[in-house]
Amino acid sequence: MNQRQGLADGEAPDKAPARRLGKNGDGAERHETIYRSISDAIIEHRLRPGARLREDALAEVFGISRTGIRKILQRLALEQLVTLTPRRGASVTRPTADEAKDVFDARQMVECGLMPDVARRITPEDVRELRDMANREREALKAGEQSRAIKLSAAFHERLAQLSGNATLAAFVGQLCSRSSLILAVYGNPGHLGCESHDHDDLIGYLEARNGERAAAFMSRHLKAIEASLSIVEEEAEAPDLQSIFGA
Amino acid sequence: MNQRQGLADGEAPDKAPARRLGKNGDGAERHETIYRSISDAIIEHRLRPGARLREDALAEVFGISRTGIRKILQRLALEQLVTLTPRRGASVTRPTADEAKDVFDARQMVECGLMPDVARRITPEDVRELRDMANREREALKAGEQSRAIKLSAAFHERLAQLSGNATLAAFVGQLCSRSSLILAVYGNPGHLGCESHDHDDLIGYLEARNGERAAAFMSRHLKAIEASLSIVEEEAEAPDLQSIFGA
DNA sequence: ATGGCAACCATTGTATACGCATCGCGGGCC
DNA sequence: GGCCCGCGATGCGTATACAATGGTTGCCAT
Repeated sequence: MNQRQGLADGEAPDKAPARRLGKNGDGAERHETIYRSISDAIIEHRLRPGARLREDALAEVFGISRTGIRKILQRLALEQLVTLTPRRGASVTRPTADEAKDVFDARQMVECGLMPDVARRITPEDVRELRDMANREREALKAGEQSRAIKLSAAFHERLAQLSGNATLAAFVGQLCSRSSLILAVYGNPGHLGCESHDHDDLIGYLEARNGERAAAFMSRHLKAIEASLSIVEEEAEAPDLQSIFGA
Repeated sequence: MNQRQGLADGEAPDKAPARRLGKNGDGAERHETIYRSISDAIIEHRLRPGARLREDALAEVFGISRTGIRKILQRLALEQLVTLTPRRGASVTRPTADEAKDVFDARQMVECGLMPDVARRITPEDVRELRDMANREREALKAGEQSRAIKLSAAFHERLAQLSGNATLAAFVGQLCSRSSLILAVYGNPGHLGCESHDHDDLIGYLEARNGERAAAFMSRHLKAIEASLSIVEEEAEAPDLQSIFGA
């Protein structure tokens, strides 16, 4: 929503100016921006699960051709944020209950397992940065900006994982957080956001004290609390079992 | 240079015309096959790290256009099997020492953490399947077919993770195993293959006895042994630090 | 002889054009 | 009046063409 540099307005005749603008920055960087725009929109629930993402609509909005959009869509699909059905196009993934369980189990294992490393390596600067993120999240929550709070919460968890020093696991946690955001969108109760506002601050305290054990235990409870707050009922919206509904 | 082995099944002659009209249904399946071909070639070390993968060469070999190849290449890039440099094309990833450490640390955490679940859920059929895989791996090793042994070993670890019931973590383990294969190709000592042949059998024994604890401990030792067998010396072929070499 | 420069070539990145499958709708038939 | 079939439209998948960039090589000047 920020990148519409001269997109739709009379682009047919004077394509040159738009082209010049676009390529001067850099093609790859441009794609990265667009990717982040869509990704953010999904994570912030501005695009709800199930929403269809038409290729040429996106292409027109962002002012690039369908080719680039497809590339981005495929990347999002590999990260499980969008679902690509063979000839039906792309849509925001609607996680199943099983997937939700898997994601939270995975977070349980990885994020908790990372806490000792984080506690060992964390620096005062890191602590300050984390506290800042937690503050901003709390403010967003207080201001009623759920979208922002959700994104900040995911960013907090991801940043935490990055502090472990293991880039591979950090990237994995990042994906899990994104998917968690989707899960919240589908199974979350309104008004009950995932992360309690003070939880993150408490966690920072344990890490600052270099108490990896307690941090891990706290993270475990934290994630369990989020998962427990979900109302996971398989909606089975796509295959309503008519037999069971109307009786045999 | 060395991708003549690209496709095993004899599809050379009538390929292009047949595929042109075969675009109807098997398109996705075909891409999946090609993806697997390239992926296997990398995992089996038939394509060594650093090997360049030219788009039109691949397109010609597999009888599809560059568009499809690009899609596959991007997928492989996201899985870290190939590296895409902006205008230099694709090449098989050459993992750095840091990445190698991250990957093995991640495997340590995830695979060991999964063992209790696997021990709890494993069935006699699963045991039989695993033993069969271990046998085939041992045979390949005995026959000197390192490529096959490496792939089978990775497949064993991935299948093991699948038995945990967590598809998300299983997929992650699959990626880690693929990357491990690359790491072995770069840092492995010749003649000293990653997994000892009897290790997998022992592991199956613990799992069959539903002893998740011992299985996890054994897996930990197993992975440590593999990692220890590597000779990780940063080759820094690309950016030799002349300053440190020739003194300041 | 060596170093710099410039033109060429190889290869990727992007856009556009085309073909086909699927979905929705209207009319005809039962 | 309801159901089925045919038709049109929409939208994806693939291929091809074009543009731009980086490497390479050959030539010239010093």
